[in-house]
Amino acid sequence: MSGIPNGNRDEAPEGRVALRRKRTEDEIVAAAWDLVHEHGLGSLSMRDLGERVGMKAQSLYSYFASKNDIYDAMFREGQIAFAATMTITPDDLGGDESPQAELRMACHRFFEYCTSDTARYQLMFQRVIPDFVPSPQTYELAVETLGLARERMLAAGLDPDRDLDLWTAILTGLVDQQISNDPGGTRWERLIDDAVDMFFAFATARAGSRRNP
Amino acid sequence: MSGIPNGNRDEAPEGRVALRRKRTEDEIVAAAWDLVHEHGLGSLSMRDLGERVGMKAQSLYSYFASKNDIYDAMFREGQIAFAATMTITPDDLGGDESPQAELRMACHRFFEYCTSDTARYQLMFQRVIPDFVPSPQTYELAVETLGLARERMLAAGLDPDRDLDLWTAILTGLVDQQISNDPGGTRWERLIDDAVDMFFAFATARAGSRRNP
DNA sequence: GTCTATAGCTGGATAGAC
DNA sequence: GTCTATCCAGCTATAGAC
Repeated sequence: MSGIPNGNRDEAPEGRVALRRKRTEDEIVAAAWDLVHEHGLGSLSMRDLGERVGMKAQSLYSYFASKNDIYDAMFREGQIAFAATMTITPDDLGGDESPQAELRMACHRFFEYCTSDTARYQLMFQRVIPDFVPSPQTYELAVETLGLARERMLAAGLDPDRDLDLWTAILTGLVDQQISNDPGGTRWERLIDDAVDMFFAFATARAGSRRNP
Repeated sequence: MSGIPNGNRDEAPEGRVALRRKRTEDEIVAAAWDLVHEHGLGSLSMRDLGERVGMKAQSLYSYFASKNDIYDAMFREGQIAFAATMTITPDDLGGDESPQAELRMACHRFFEYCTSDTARYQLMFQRVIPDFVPSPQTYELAVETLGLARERMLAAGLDPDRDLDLWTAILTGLVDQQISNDPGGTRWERLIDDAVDMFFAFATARAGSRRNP
């Protein structure tokens, strides 16, 4: 179906070819990340990318049907890394497993994930590429990760339906200001713990007043 | 110096020519706003712009030396509107002139300013245009407007050096989430009052504990 | 000041030989 | 699967006639 030439040998020739193909695809995507880190997300071009992996730009179309498909592969990688980043185990917390400590760690993790790679941040959360829409499968993964935040909030005794949006606003606000107004610095990073305390105090007070009106 | 042809009449010929020129410049900038609203900030082109005002793209260079100069004029207009938006008089507050009420109004104003025109928001706060740097004069105006927020915070009995960055993070976080995840909706707009209460409670508690440690 | 003509550059993508 | 050759489209900006 994909037009890959297939030999006549029995020893899983398709497997070998597919493996080789997969390696090249990964190499292309890795090179794409390099380029967007160097020149910005929007400046990625097929010509540059081809040159970086040692082929002509036109040859890339043997691996990806379009430039957007490359963005999609990058988006997918970013989504997987994001899920891994936001998965917090009891081990990670080292002793203090209070809901507040977990929220704090989640906030630090999110902040680090976003600010450590602003090109990735733009691709995944800011929709900077016109006409790029992530494929349904990758989107599904994103929804799954948001579910982690919901569970965490429930475990903290808070009401996700009421507080989750406020929480995400605080997270993205810290990240956004850091990237826009103090790139490479720590001016907003230093406020993370304060922000978590602020949010937690407000949300628990609200949950408490609902229980004892 | 600018090569404008100058007649020999005494009745302020330069004034009339300059006025006409200014009108055309304003018309061009207004058309630029229209196009940006229709097709997005990054999609503004000199061709489209020329067509919209009824001239060839090349003729625009008689009025603006470059495309960036047009962006700069737009940025300047946005900055002036922003200053006007964020200036709150006692009249605006209608009765409740408490610091908290003023913060709340400031937040609503900021939110409305940003979400009502996302192209303008991108131009002014997100630096989406590569190689565009606003001219020093317009930047000066921006600093001035931030001063308003400082004063407001002082008047509220809070410490700007400590709380202003947290405040701006909350504002931009609400805006960012609204634009990215519920464009045209009110999902985060509805959280403004909660967010202000949250911030105010936290900041005043901190100010209080410093006074009575 | 406005036009035509054009330079000069970037980009994505396809056709077909090998 | 990779190449050459090519198409087609978009863009900013300049030169020079009128």
